[in-house]
Amino acid sequence: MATSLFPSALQASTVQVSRSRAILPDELRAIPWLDRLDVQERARVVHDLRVVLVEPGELVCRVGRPVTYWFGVLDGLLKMSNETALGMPITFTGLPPGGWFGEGTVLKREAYRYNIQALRRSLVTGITAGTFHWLLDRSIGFNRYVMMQLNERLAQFIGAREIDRLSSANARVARSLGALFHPVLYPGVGGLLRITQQELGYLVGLSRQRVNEALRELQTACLIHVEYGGLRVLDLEGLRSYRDVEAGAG
DNA sequence: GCATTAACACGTA
DNA sequence: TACGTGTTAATGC
Repeated sequence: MATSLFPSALQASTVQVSRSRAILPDELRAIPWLDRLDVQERARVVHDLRVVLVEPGELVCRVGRPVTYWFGVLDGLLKMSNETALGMPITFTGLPPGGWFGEGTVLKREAYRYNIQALRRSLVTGITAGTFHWLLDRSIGFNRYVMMQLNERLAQFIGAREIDRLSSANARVARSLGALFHPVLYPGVGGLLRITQQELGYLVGLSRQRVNEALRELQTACLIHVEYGGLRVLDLEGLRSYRDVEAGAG
């Protein structure tokens, strides 16, 4: 069934490098750090970049596998997650267009510590660990980008710890949307976040129906505008600081 | 009480 | 037609 769900990564296949192709000139525009490089660096990167089309449910990288690439999202939506010993999935973050991930693992030359799974058909690109380190050794602009990325990611994950403590489902949806709309980490998102309520459910860990209820609540609060197949953020700060109205004191 | 699954009608791409 | 949304009913912790 096309409607079958994929909460578990157990039966999911992993994307093979052999399926990749060279990057197209048009697609280079979706890479936010490219204009920080000089001509020579840019030439090497463009030659090194591989692109692969990932189907929903497929894994881009899997826990425990050795590092091969530093990945970026050209189009689509990915989910960074892990599984507990009991098989319960824990989502760390969503990765919309413009998002890059795996730099921490590439830096330490370790094995991946999380799964990256496609929530919908997505276009993923990446450079080899070798080129990543080569850039790190010579480009100040690239170093700045990576530093910014690590810094923003740290802030995002600190925020995520707070989200976990919030009991309200509405608040979790609000904060997750706030994180997904991050203009620095995910410049490719723009004003409209293309995400279905089902996808958001996988991300936040709620049913589609509950997400639907939360979105309508957030719309009523004038924080977002719900559209077909996506939503528009009206008040980013409002989402980030969203709290439920306490139900009666005393 | 709150969230989940299942099921359905309806609108949109 | 296939997919996404909005809604309701039954069920579970």
